[in-house]
Amino acid sequence: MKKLSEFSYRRLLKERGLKSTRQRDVIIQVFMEAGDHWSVDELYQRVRQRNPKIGYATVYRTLRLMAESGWASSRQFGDRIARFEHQAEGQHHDHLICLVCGKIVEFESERIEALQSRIAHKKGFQIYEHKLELYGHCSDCLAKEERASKKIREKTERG
Amino acid sequence: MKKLSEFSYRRLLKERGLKSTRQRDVIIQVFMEAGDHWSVDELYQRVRQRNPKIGYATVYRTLRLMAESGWASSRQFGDRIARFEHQAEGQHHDHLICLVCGKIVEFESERIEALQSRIAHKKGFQIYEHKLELYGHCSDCLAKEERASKKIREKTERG
DNA sequence: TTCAATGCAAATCTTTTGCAATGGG
DNA sequence: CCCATTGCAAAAGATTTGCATTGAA
Repeated sequence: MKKLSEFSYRRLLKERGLKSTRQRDVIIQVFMEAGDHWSVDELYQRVRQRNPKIGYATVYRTLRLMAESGWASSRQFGDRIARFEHQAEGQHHDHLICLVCGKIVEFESERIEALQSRIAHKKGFQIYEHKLELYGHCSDCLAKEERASKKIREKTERG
Repeated sequence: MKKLSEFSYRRLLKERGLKSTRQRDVIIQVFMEAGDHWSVDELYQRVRQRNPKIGYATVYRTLRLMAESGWASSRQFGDRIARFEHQAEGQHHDHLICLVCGKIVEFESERIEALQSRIAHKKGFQIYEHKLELYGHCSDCLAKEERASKKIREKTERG
């Protein structure tokens, strides 16, 4: 995932007539260094480590600002909390979400996107955005489940 | 979308050892008669029309009950509010959402689902559920936009 | 100097919960 | 009669906002 350089975010702030403040610098930097799918709270904790005086509201406001500017985008998976991802313009990716451990894996599929366009067109829609999420169990969790049920089987046979 | 008959919901309540109350009867009936994608509040307003004494919490609880029993399923589109749909078992459908008027159109695509399975398998996931939402402008809203921009063009040419 | 940005606390919005009262089976 | 269900109001959790203060340009 492409990261915004410090230069580029300062330029972008200026283009929008926005001020580059001590707080914004920290928040944007934390966001740039963070992986995808961080919640506001997770980002806020990181931000506090660098400057404990920054408030929750500022983090929210900056994140919203970044989303409006197209540098970030927010989404909600199963729960009701917003998670943010870096926005590499033009690119889009979808998600596999593990219902057990919460792991989120990204993927892309041109073929699915092509089918989506065709369907949308058939229904008279012009699509600007899409969201595809697959919920299930990841390989690690499947393996754990397998080990667990094996143990039970063995116990049953022994007992 | 298949509706549960009154008989069938009474039977289902009994199977789960649940009581059929005055409130539940109304709420379930409203839900059965309603279209898909109603918010709790929309359903609640309808429920109040039939019995103004029913509380918000009971609507929430009954809806959750129905979701747990597999008669309903809840999802959130762009916003942070839950919307409910009837659950015809085994079937799954996806959504086209108009960003202008909020219209929601359902569709199904076996081919997309097949591709999803393949991708999930490749990434080691076992999928239990998925969510595909296409956001854009519907044909009605596109037509309105077209008329509006035509008017502006004419005005510009005349002026 | 000026007005955007911040920090805090209070407000909002959706959903859930505690608890005493009610009522189905 | 017993315990699930209800209604209300309060709690919870995520996010937003009002407003006085601060600080970038």
